Amino acid sequence: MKSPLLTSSQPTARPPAKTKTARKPKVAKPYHHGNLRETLLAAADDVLAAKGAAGLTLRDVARAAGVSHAAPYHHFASLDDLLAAVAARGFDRLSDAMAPTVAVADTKERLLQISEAYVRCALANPAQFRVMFGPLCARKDEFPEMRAASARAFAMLLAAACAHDAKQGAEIALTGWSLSHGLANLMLDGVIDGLPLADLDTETMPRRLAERAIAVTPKARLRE
Amino acid sequence: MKSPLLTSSQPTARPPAKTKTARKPKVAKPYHHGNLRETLLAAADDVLAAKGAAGLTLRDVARAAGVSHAAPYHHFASLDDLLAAVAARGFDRLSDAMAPTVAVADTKERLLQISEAYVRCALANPAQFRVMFGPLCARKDEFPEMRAASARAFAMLLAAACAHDAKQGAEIALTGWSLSHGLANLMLDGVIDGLPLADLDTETMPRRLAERAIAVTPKARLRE
DNA sequence: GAACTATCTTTACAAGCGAAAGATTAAGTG
DNA sequence: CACTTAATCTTTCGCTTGTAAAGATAGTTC
Repeated sequence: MKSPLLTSSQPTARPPAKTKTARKPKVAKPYHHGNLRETLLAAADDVLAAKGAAGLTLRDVARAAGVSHAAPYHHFASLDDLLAAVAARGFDRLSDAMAPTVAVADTKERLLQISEAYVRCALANPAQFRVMFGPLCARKDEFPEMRAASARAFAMLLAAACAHDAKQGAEIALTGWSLSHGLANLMLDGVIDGLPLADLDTETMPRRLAERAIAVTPKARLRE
Repeated sequence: MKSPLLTSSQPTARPPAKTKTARKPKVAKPYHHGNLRETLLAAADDVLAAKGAAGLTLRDVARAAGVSHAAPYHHFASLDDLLAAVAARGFDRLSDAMAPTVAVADTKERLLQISEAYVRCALANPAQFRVMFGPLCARKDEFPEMRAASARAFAMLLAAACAHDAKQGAEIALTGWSLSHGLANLMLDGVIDGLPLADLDTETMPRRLAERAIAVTPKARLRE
């Protein structure tokens, strides 16, 4: 409950039928936590931020939430299931970070800004980003919530690039996504440190590279 | 080819440090394995290919190599240390994959080919690639062997782009690397499946995107 | 109030990592 | 050759983790 993430507007909309009306949080420490699912997700974010993606355990999360180590199983089928929920939130956060760019009229500028937002969001939440694109990605079938969230994020990218031509837009979007994604990963992994690029700081790098890479140039546009 | 490793002490033939006179392989199962380090690394590759990067355990590797679960500790300080060695090999393999491109004279074509090689190498060894850019990256200080290998790989990219201008070359190299790296990751993670890009197959995609992104165009070259 | 159900805790277990100490062999020295 | 030393491998151990199962508690419904 240290994290301000609980302010998220929509209640993650779980389909399992019995959506009970949200109750006011009883004070003290009731046997029934009342809102453990959200608390666990927030605790997971805290643990991630504190100990990194590698050092996260279910028991840590439970401890941080102040419940027994088995309590999470009433809200998540497994540790992976919890991580998938964390990842889904991460994708939603990413979507939120990219959202403001839709208002930008110029296509190229819009794409540049979306790249900046992508990298900025990744660097601001490194551990979460690692979870989002970690081993769980290979098992999207098991975690539809996560799949949907990531699909929404890419749909955003696609929309930003597809203003004119759907097919070429998809290619442009993928180019921008790949570039931003790769740059974010390389930066997170510290691969870039110690390279002869030190003069390019973290803030300006994304735009700098994107300007070089994203060609919504007249040449590209007019010829097809 | 599951693992013919445990059948007998096959010589993967590598006397790295103290070149002890190569001994004739005793049959049966000698108490001293003779070349356990290399066998373990090969076994790790097998396990990675079979069970993925997530489900790899030291004990699995030891089992595949036919030794006790504690034996690896005489060659690697920890599981992470072993993984770092696997990663280092992966970076060397990546360097090897990119090496042939240095002969290409045209700068842009050279960069395109290096991008292709990068993505091809990643897709050919998915689990290894995940290890290379996994959580260990954040702890390069502890694994100098891995750091050196990754530095070699990037030095190659840099050399491919820096033929003319060191500073701009670095930027171009990073652009190409980010693009290839991001694309490889997105492909590996299956994020691209189910997008309106299905007509672009795995083989042609890297070059297609790189052509769009890598601008060693006259405009870029002549103006600075 | 009584039955029901969702939520949380306790207990238990298999598997993993890694340390300690012993066993086995190779290599070096007189 | 006998003896020592160092390297390699095995057994055994303690600790942590994920998760299954069964018991405890509280809110809901009849």
